[in-house]
Amino acid sequence: MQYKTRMTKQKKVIMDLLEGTDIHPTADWVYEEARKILPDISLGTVYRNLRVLTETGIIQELNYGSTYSRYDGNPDPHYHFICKVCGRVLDVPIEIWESLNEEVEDATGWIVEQHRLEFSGVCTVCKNKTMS
Amino acid sequence: MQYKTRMTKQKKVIMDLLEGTDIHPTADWVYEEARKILPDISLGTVYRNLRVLTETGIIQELNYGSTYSRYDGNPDPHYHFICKVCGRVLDVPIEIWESLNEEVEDATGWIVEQHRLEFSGVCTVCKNKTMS
DNA sequence: ATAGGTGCAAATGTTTTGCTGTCAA
DNA sequence: TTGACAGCAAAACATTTGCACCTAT
Repeated sequence: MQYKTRMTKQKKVIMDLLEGTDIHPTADWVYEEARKILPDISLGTVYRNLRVLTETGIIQELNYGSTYSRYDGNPDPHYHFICKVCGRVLDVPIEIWESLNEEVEDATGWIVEQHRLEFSGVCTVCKNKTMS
Repeated sequence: MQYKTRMTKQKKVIMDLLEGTDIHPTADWVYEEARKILPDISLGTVYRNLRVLTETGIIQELNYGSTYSRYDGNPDPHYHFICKVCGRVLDVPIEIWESLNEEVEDATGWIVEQHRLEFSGVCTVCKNKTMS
């Protein structure tokens, strides 16, 4: 991203979709939803914009533990939880551990710029289904 | 994995390779190294064994932040650091945060079974190269 | 003896890219 | 006006799988 980006209608739709959902969607979900608004949008365009938006820091890409990425309209650091039953990705309502990077720096001598923390288990919905 | 597994020479070689390295190799690295010992081994066999060994809990698969997996001969929980300059994956010499899953359970009501923590930045080698 | 494993090659699923035409700034 | 971006389709890439043969138990 060393040049200016344009606000195309395709990019706008993708940004709006991501801002309006909390399901941490896949590229394909974004594509299918975007097609409802712009029927001629291509999957390549969706991927290109997701990448540009990620590089610009407007969204973030999540890619732990599966063969495909998910995208999060919230670029602020926060932790995620994956339900191993339904596959849903949820935000974890705990604070960021601010001092952690520094602690690892002190222990190792590396430059530690960020950390990612991801939980897995069973979400409330699936937990209740299992019990009934 | 509901049936018994056999110890084939292919699986033995793959296990030995993973036990003998700390570079958290990719499937392709394992394949290339295994071919030096068993020239006719196939990439499919490497993938099949890596999967079986992962499911059996003998090794672990690492798949954060890239388009391909790495494999770790050490199945015990520990944290990793990825150098964004050289791509190396290193073990982080800090203790596992034992109570963390429980804290998230208390905050959310979910069943939290595990967590993964991954750091990124610049390793010592690359840090020194940058300075010179 | 037999069922799990192998090698090979084709298939799969996700993401990227080359090309030509289009449109936002 | 012009160069960043679109659509389309082909390619790239990591990984999985079907099949016929092989081999550990």
